[in-house]
Amino acid sequence: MTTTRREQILDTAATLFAERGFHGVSVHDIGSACGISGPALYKHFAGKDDILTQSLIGISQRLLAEGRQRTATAETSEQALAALIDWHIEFALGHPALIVIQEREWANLGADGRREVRALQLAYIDIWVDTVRQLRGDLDAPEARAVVQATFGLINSTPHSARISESSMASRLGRMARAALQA
Amino acid sequence: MTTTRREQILDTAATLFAERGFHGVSVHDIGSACGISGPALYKHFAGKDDILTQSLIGISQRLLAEGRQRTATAETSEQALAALIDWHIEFALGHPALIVIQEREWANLGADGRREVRALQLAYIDIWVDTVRQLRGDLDAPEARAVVQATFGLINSTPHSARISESSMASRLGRMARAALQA
DNA sequence: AGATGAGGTTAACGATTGTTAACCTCCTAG
DNA sequence: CTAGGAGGTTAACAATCGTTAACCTCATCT
Repeated sequence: MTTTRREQILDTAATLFAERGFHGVSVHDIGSACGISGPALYKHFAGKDDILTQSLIGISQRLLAEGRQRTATAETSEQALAALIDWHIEFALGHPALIVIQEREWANLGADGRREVRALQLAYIDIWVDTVRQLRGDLDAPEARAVVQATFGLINSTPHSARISESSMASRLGRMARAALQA
Repeated sequence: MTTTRREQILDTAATLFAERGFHGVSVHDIGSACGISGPALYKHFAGKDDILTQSLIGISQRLLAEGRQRTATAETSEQALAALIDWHIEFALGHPALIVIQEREWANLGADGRREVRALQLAYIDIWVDTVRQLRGDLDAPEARAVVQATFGLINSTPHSARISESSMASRLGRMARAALQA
């Protein structure tokens, strides 16, 4: 597990942003949590905004790339949907801070970063929407989008609860998500 | 619709907090959006923190009071759960900004306010948990809590999507929530 | 051996923030 | 009629913020 300083900064910053919000964290806080101090961050990033931007881009890329791969190797739509559910649950349980900032901090991005992150997020959602619509002919595109967003909300609730073991939480969320997507 | 200045401040502040986060909004922003300017807010609240605190307390009280009343007038557990689902959906669709700040700004409260809000939120969750457990004997308390939190996440996803009409969104969310709670 | 660049440091800046102070209007109760 | 409080205003404050500048310290390469 070779962690570069850049990754360390992105990781600790994401955790702090998730706890206190983007504007609630100072560059001194981030540096201090990394063992360095304040302005040293500018050796790795263009500014505080850039840290958030790179973080959100990285998250969106990871979600999209794995989503693409898992659906590509699935043989049926049922398998594809199951793979998407498993993947999203795995990510949400493994990286609660990243899930939190991805869903709440995108308003603090600059115009360029927002466009890029938005495009990646939309691509990821589209994978879900396409898969769901192959199994649910009764849903038009906007309806399917709403259903998928609601499913994300269900799975992404993990950071707010997490009182039972990770494995039982994973299977519980999986069952609920499948049921909700069929309703 | 008699709206006192105090309510107006709470309302507009909640909207701004939902959009940009607590630390992303200045007292000047809040006052300006109310047609008054900055320091005038201190005639109605003790400070910026106090605005957030009163807002969150009000939201939690509304959710709890109506949750209590609707379950009290229900004759069966099935009816009670349906009433809770309907109420939460009605609130989330009608006041997306309040839902957003209630679930994400609680970390910015002072110790006293946090305790008070937390107690109200727990009481509301407990109504749900008790009702769910009467219908789902297989769930112990922590499991039921996780299931309820996931259902909140599903319903609270409304502010992030909202592309279809409010009535079809309401029925769609209701169906999904019921299915998820039975899974 | 010596130049170099990567990755730190502290000091200082201008801007913005929450908050207080001092002052000005009205509306209204006695 | 008039004292006073409720609800505004602007000016000014100390603190904190993101950012830049200037400087230091070593590995590493020629």
